[in-house]
Amino acid sequence: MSTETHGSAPARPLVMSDVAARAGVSHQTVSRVVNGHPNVAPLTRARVQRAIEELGYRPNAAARALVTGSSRTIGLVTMNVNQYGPAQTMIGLEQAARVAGYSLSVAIVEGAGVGTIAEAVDRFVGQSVDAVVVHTADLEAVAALGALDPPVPLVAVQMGGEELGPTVTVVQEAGARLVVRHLLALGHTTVHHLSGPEHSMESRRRVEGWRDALAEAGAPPGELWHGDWWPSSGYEVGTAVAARIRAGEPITALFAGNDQMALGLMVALHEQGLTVPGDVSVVGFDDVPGAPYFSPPLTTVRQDFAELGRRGVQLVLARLAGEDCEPDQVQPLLLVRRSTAGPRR
Amino acid sequence: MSTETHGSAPARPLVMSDVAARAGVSHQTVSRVVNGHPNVAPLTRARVQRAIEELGYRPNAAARALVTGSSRTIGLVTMNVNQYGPAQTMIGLEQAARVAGYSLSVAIVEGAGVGTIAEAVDRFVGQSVDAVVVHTADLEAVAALGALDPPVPLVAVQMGGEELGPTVTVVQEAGARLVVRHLLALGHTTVHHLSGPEHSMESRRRVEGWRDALAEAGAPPGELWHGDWWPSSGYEVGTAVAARIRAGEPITALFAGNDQMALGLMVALHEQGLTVPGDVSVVGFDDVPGAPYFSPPLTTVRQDFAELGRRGVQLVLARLAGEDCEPDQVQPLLLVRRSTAGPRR
DNA sequence: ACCACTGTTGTTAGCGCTAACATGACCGCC
DNA sequence: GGCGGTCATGTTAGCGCTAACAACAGTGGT
Repeated sequence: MSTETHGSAPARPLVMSDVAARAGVSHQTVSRVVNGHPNVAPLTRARVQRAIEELGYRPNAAARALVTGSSRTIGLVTMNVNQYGPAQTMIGLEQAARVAGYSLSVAIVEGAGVGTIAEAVDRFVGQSVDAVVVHTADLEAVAALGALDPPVPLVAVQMGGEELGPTVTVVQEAGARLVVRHLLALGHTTVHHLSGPEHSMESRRRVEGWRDALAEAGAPPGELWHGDWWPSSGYEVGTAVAARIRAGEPITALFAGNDQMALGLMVALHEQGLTVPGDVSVVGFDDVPGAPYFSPPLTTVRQDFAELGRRGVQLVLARLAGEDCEPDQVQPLLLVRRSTAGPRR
Repeated sequence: MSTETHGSAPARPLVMSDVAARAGVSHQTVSRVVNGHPNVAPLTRARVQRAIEELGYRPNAAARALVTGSSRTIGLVTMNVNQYGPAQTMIGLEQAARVAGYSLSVAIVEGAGVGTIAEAVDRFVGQSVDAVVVHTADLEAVAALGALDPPVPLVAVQMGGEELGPTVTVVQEAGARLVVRHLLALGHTTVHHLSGPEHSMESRRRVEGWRDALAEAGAPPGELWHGDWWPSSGYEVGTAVAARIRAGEPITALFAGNDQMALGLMVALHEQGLTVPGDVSVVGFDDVPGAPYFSPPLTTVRQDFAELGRRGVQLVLARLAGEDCEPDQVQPLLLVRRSTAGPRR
């Protein structure tokens, strides 16, 4: 009747020898069929496959892992998954892993404590994962990764940062440069920057790109603030900046470290009676799904987070295959929308 | 030198007998210490523990899983984790699982295809997870869950929906009721609703709550549209609605199925020259981190997603302990901000 | 007809661990 | 002093699977 269980009792320990008995072969032949070994007679293979289906047999992963030494699982250590970028990266990772026949075990750590990450990696090692991917933007965390040296491949998927060891990176500097050039080309004298937390490599790299692009263009250095990625920090800075603009300071271009902060920034600016981009141009970073619907639609830098995840898995597979693998990079893309314009003369 | 490896070679297969040899006991005694069995002499225990630390021994999870039949892993089938709610729920789940000594294996399915979910559950069963948690808002998906009958406990964590089997639910109707009452109390004649996708139970329940609350209050039924959760669908509806308002239709209160759609809605309204809440009040659902910084700050319903996840794990643990467990519910909370006001007379 | 070879199957051992039982040591008590 | 009882430990078996080897076809070349 049911498609699941042609045989008898469904939910009882069903092992390889049961299938073997039914197909009239040895358990080893069943193993060969299950694992797709070449040297099995087509007829036998068919018979075994039928027995497997009829019985609804599923190989025991633990037993297999024990004898092969591989659990076909990748451990992911991540954080801030309630933010768009990290979540999207995780999706990319999970899908690539699944396609490659691996399952994904996830540890979501809070804060970026080095110890916390080490602990999570350690748990994964205990779980016999085949590899660990650490997704972080934290400077210290990445630095500490080198010292970890777990018995399995460890690859870092990060938002900017040094390229020590196997690493996939979004080239943050390039994104920041894109922003500065765009704003300068519009006629702004300089660009000020509301960065993310100081210990975030991601922020730091963007700061570097921003500063360098400004210097290259011969523009005077802009002012730098630090936020915490959330809209509230953008709001605070925006309120302060608005006051200064109304007091006559020539601040016309603001580059926020992510879209959320840009949002807070713009709201504060509006509340203080300033218009975007009329009085001041604002640029974000990330291209979250809501960005085109901010008021005004936000000019921002798109990062392909999912691609980052996919490349992470590629790197893992390469390491697992014993290949040497070079650090990999993903390029960001500037999306010009309506929050930027030339400065009011 | 290193804190990790006092002994010799670090990254080689280190097994229980190695520890046993070093401590001068049998491997079984080591097993007893590792698993915290009571009947071990304190002195022996200490000796074994020291040996474990010196060697940096970690028990092999696969071997343990093979013999105990439990992998101490929970499988999570989820979707849309790039949205705030599902991501937050996952965080709650992961942390509760970790605290309980379980690790979390994640499958992120696309769309809500019943087959896709069944497949994911199946993969988890093959991985010998101890239990599966399915987090979905899809109607068909949940309906199909009952037919799945995997050999391990399966609990649903959902956003509204029937309470068949072990389930944790956010009471969506209650949230919608809160919204309608608030708007009606402000003096609006009726409330219109931009719901999520039709097959989403979450949406459906909110629709029910909205409709019931309206009926209870004797208000005329409002109009109903369906969006896809993203700002763009709110924007489209907003544009159409704005035109009708300007044509004289008395639409004054809009309830969006989530904050993102509310955002799109408000942007469209503004673009068409209408003010929120001056011309029309808008309410969202979820309380995403950016909501207080929308323009205007959004009145919305907070759902405690993380709590949902935590309860999900509780339910799993109860099932695993063989306890009977009743469906559990989490109550939502209305946050009144600045996107709602009385109608313009 | 024989041999070397390839292809198919079965047999055996063992992955690292825990559960169950077996063994002693030691205790107090009649 | 011997006897049931508890505790601390060791011994044995086996979880379900795969790898290595053994065994036996069949095949074609000489």
